[in-house]
Amino acid sequence: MRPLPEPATEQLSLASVLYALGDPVRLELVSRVVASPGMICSDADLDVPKSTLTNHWRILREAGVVRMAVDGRCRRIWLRADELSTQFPGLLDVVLRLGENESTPTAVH
Amino acid sequence: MRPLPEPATEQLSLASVLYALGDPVRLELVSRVVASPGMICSDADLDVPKSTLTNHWRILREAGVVRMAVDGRCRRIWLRADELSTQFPGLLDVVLRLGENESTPTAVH
DNA sequence: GATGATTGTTCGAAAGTCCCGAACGATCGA
DNA sequence: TCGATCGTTCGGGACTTTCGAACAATCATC
Repeated sequence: MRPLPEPATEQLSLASVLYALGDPVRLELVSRVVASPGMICSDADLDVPKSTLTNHWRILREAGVVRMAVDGRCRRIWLRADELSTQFPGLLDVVLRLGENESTPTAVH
Repeated sequence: MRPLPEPATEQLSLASVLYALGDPVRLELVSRVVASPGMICSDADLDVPKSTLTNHWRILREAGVVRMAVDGRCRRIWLRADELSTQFPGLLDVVLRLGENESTPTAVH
């Protein structure tokens, strides 16, 4: 499973991580990958065009929020939980906890 | 001191707040307004053009992060700390704590 | 009041970013 | 080999960001 490029732990910037999380679709994607570690992109199952989804995953990956690896046709995705809590202790926990309360307007099916 | 328009507490969205905080300049502005409640815009003293600064303050205000009020020629600014911790308990505390550790590349003087 | 200095907004142009459909490439199963 | 599936790339249109120049509002002083 070839991994896709991602920033090293020390390079993660708070502003980039907050920016990546500052979008309703991406917040929802993060919630789902927390619930389903190793999920594939299309498991997200949101009412968002494919190419837009690719872009959202890329932003999350380049900010260091998620890790992606090629697995056959698919991309498997994990939250970089350990690295994030090393660099930004408490941040993800708070955001995920608060994210649970928010509506998920883009959910579909 | 006429207040400038701002969203009501119940209307604050997590994504908008995170988006507003997801910029190095705005993170720095928030740090400074925490350190100096009631500061005026130009007290920020960053190496950023005036019109750009206006825009950053506007984004913070429209996301509900700060409150602004006209005071003579100036705009006084406060963090909406109580309202933010009502809607998003823990969020600001974490972000501000982490923000302290980050470099402040845009500081000047 | 006039004048000048100070504070911040508005405007417009240039550059950049985001969204999304269409076409494509890679992989898998039959 | 064929068709289906998964995701990327490309290109355009729309939107956003940045920033200088001009402007509006206020204040302090004469």
